Amino acid sequence: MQDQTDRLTRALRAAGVRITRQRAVLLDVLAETEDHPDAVELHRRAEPRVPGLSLSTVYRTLSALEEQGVIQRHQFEGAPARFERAESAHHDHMIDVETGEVVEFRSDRIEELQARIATELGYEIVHHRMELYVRKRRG
Amino acid sequence: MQDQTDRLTRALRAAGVRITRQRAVLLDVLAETEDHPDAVELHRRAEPRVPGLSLSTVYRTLSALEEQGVIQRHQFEGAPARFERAESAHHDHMIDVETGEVVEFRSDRIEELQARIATELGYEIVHHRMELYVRKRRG
DNA sequence: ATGCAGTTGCAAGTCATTTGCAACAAAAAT
DNA sequence: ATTTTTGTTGCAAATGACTTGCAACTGCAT
Ligand SMILES: [Mn+2]
Ligand SMILES: [Mn+2]
Ligand SMILES: [Zn+2]
Ligand SMILES: [Zn+2]
Repeated sequence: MQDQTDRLTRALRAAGVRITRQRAVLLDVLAETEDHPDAVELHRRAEPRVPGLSLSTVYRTLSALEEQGVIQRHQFEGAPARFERAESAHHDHMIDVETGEVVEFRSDRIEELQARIATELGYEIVHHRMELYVRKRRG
Repeated sequence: MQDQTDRLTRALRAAGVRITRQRAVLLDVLAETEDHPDAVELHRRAEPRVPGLSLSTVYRTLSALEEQGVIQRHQFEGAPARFERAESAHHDHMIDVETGEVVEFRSDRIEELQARIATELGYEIVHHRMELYVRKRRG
């Protein structure tokens, strides 16, 4: 885990991205993250460890990390962007419309069908997004 | 086509939505629409027929019509919302990342799989969105 | 240790969309 | 047809989520 982080910071530095105190902390926070927090939530989690950390720095860091492929940004309906590490394999999301909770899932079958559809229409997929807005089935 | 419009305005009036000159024109513009225009584009198309039409009225009308289920709003990546009539059957979209052009498609197979996935995880789908960001295959 | 290019906090700006408000106009009621 | 009621309009100002200019700072390669 320490070397994971080390490799990452090394790669970032190599790309001309400086690992400042605020970025190191944000990377730590993201590493500990199990959910899909937004910028304000990440700031809330990081600020105690870098007093004075500004929200613009959080936004700027998130953009830099996204650009480096370290994290992914998700723009769900009617909510600020939410983030997660990019290390895990591709998956799509279900959003509980009542709680905002995010559940991940993956369907190779669907991914296949998407690719086929695009191909048949003369396109290639650059990226896609598929979100299921759901509610808990009661009964 | 005249009675189509008539039935619609009747239904809207019944719901307490007044058919003002600006709304009548916007409904006409939407009826003629073959693409997925945004609010500014709709304003551009409608204003000549209602000189002085304000953009806020366009936004307010679009919200009202969406609420009444007359139109659908799509929030594609990094762009203002785009609209289309809601009369047609459900379909999803491919967005050409180079031109912004929107292509519609539908896969019953995918819809089925989505429903199954949600069910298996204990949820029911309220609505979903699936967008393929593509580029023309050259070759 | 040093220099410079990348980074920070803060204030101000941007963009798409929403909202308060007083004048106005559909549709209802008379 | 006129009045009354209540939804709607244009305009200006506000909102929310970010983004950006700038001068004071650091990382960090040398
Ligand atoms: Mn995820
Ligand atoms: Mn469509
Ligand atoms: Zn997917
Ligand atoms: Zn669909």
